Amino acid sequence: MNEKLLKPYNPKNTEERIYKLWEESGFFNPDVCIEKGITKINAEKFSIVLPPPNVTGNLHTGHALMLVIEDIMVRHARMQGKNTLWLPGTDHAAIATQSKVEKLLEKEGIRKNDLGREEFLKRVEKFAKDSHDTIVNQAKKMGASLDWSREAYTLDETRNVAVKTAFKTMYDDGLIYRGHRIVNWDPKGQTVISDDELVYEEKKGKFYTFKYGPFEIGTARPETKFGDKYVVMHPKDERYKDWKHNQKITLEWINGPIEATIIKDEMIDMEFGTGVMTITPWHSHEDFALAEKYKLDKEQIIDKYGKLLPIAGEFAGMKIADAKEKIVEKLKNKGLLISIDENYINRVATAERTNGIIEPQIMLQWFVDVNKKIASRNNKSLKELMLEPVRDKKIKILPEHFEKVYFNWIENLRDWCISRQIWYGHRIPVWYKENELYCGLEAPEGNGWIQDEDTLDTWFSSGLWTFSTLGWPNKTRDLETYHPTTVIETGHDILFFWIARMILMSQYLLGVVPFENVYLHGMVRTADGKKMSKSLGDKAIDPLHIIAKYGNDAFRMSMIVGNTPGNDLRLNENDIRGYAKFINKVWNASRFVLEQIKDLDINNLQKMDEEDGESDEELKKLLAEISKEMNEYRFSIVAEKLYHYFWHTFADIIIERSKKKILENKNIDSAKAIIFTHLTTLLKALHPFIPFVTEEIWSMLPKENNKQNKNLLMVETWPS
RNA sequence: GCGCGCUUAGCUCAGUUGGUAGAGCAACGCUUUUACACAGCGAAGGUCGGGGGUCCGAAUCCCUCAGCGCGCACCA
Repeated sequence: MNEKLLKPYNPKNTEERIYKLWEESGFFNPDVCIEKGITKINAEKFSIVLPPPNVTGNLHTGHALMLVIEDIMVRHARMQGKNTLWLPGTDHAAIATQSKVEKLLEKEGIRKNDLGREEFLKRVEKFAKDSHDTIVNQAKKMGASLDWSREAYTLDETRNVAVKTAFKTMYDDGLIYRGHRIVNWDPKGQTVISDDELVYEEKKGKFYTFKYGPFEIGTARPETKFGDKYVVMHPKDERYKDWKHNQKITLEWINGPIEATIIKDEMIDMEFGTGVMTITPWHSHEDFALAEKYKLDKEQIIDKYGKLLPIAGEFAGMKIADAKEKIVEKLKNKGLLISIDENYINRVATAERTNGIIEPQIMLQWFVDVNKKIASRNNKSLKELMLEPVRDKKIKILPEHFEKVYFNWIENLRDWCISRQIWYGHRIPVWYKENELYCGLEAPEGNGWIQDEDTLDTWFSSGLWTFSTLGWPNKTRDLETYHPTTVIETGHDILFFWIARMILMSQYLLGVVPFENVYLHGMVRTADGKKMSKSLGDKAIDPLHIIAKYGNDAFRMSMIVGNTPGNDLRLNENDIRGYAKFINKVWNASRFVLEQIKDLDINNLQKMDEEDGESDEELKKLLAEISKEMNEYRFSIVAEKLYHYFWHTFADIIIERSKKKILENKNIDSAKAIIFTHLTTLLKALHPFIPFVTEEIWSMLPKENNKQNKNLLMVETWPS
């Protein structure tokens, strides 16, 4: 008997060796599978791009879940004989990576401006390269059967060409424009960010009521009130019916008398406060919208470092946090303070990556127009192009209810601000010379052209991912073969950030959907339900630690059984331990079978007796069921059914029965035939779920004469 | 405020055309008869959040209430 079988299954000694076998076989690459006759040249395609992990550090349990679900899909497809591509890559993650490196440099007492753009970028690239190497190693340890020969990076040369081409195409179509709009300015990160990158935090603060001429106005932000010269009320508010729209009044304000104009608009909530407010169009999205509507003046009060401008008079140059109380004090001394509510709960917008408190500002930035009709796309807008394929089921989202969430987001979508004032990322392909502007792939001829300093939102390049990875804008064979991709699998938290942007880009640039199916997994949580975030520190579960302890296959089972799309998963070490027992069960049952069939002529199996024949039929029925369920992405059910069948039918009933027959020397041929065929079939069916242990056992099985070229289980035919 | 989801055995969760409730883990009892003590076998445990409705029949469909969670918007 094989020596390995004398001991319990040892994942630690097995997994690395097996992964190497797979990798060296070349079968992760679909071209090799075709070349070696594993896959037919005209086989149906199955393609999936890996959601590229950010090069900001390690892979976490969320990545592990993603890798496992996708690996199951891919191994299953490959075993079905499909032309199967799983394409890996990493994401430069612009602002996330830059701010991480900035923090690291801070610890050394270095600031990025001291280094300059060139030198700082070198540091970031070094960090990104190290992170990349770690990520690739971890993905391999997790058993992912990715085609490493096609690996891509969102910021490499090929992808840069794709980004520039996309930008230029959109610019030429008038979909990308530069304009003064109100944006979310992050004073800490010194960059603009998109609406989706905001995180709202509830903070207890003060709510002030001031006397504003004949009115009382409320505010949580007295420091912005210097320029407020419009006072707004509802046209139907009886309390203020004597005041007319556009009526001017003179009143005493922070730095002396001002003239204010009355605006009547229905945006006002009559129930809130006194039903009267003043507006600050430069520093509020809603006030900006109102100012646009009535063509009102807009004045900047706060600069991009969070300091007050000369309009603040004696407070100019002060940081807003410091000035606040002093301004209130002054208003109080002037008799204009009416009351302070100390228990006001304010929702403060902060930047996802830097935690900086967002200050809306009017700035000159680049935007994608989501409402403009596009001539080359049947006069549809980007919004419509995003909406249609989901509505028409050309893209199916799993679980289905996320479709409603998606529609809801699109309805509320505003123009997408794509320029960022950071250094790490794709530079905007626009050059300026005096009053001229040039957009192109390369700098224009002639002297004096200066490229735009800004870089693009990281999601601009990730939006191209399904086809930039396949070589677009070149008309490559890969692009033709594998696009649209079959399925995208990712966490539901990036439905808007990423899924929506991919649909936008592919629909607009290629005129097709980027993928046919969207599988959204839930968030991975700790056993007590906490979010597995970085703030947990050491308490967060490290997937590699778990793998070292229980083996990859057990870890995979624990993430699949009982986990359905869209629902959060609580990782519980007890469960993993339980599945490690199952892996051992598979190992031990296989040991028994291997020992019994040593003298069996597997090329000439004898007919089974009646009860074994029935078991054979039962297995066929199970296979038919799970084949259907696999195609419906119901991995939890399939894994559970296989687990049960293996344990409670194959091991408990069929193997036990065979022992009796062998011992009593009755129908031995049938007994050996059934345990052999059952084991080989079950190993194939289980392989996508628990690839390592099944491959290891497979290597010890006798091979049929006519299957010399298929020595790896990973390219055997999925039983159905 | 608008929308979505969840509530099933002590814990974590499955349960897709509505047909007498399932798993893992934990806990309990018995068993070392060799593939497996990283085990086997057995028993126990639930009026499927509350209420109402449709149906011969509802965890599953409809209405309603409650608790929890999430998304979006508003917050002067």
